[in-house]
Parts: sequence; structure tokens; C-alpha cells
Amino acid sequence: MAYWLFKSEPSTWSWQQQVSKGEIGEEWDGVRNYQARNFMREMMVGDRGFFYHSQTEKAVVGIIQVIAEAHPDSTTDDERWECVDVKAIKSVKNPVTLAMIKADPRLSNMVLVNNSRLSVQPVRDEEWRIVCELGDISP
DNA sequence: GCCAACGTTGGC
DNA sequence: GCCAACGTTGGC
Repeated sequence: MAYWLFKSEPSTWSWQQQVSKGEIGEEWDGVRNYQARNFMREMMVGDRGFFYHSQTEKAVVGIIQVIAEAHPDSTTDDERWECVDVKAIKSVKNPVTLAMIKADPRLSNMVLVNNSRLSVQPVRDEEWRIVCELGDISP
């Protein structure tokens, strides 16, 4: 199983909105970046991801699971853009802020630190464990 | 609100 | 195919 990180501005799509969708989940639509799209194409049902709030909060606030593999993005007719569906699994007890991640030398290779603009990105196994540890949740 | 970093577009 | 111009994202 692979791990990912999904970034969202809380004013556009927040963790609370994701949680309110429950088991039905929601499309991760609106991505208009090839790199991000390509990562979504690699995702498989059951993969897990961090839900990261950018801008105001800058923290990992939740865990999501991929529930549908890449399909056309319903918010555009442009067939280049695809997205996966995800559902909320659990909230991160102690949100892991960007500052915490940057402060941990073990996480210095995270894409989040080195390519802050990429909105969908892979997370390595050990990075997943460390962030879960910082967030006080089970991996 | 500013600005750096990066991606995309379009002219040549 | 290159590169300048422009737009967008996201941290600060």
C-alpha cells in the first residue's frame, strides 16, 4: 500500500467538509497539474493519504483513503484531467504543522518541504510513520 | 500583501 | 524546441 499527501486550501475544501461526506467520500477534483495528476493515476484503492490544510493552517489534519481509482474530473470537460475519490478515515489528534515537519531532520526529504507547490505528492513509508507519531495517531 | 518558485503558454 | 512572459500557488 502506498502513501500520499493531498493538499487543500480550507476555504476551498476543508477537512470538516471531507469528514461530512463520510463513507461516500468525494472526488479530489480541481487538480490542473500534470505531476499531481500522474500521482493520482498511480493510486490504488486502499492507499492512504494525509489531508493537509495549506495557507492559513499549514498542517496535516486528517487521514484519508483512496476509494476509487483515477477517472475523469467531473468539474471539467477537458479530458486531460483526472482524479481519484477519497474518504475520511480519521482526524489527526494533534495536527502536524509544517513548522513541526521542517523542524524534524528525519523529514527533511519530504516533498512538502522541498516542493511546496505540488498539491498531490507521494509520502515514503517512514515519513508516514514519523508524521503519525508527531500527530499522536496510529499509522 | 508580497514575493519566490514553479508551471504553462505562445511567439519565434 | 527554446525561451520570455505570464499566471498561480503557498509560505511568510
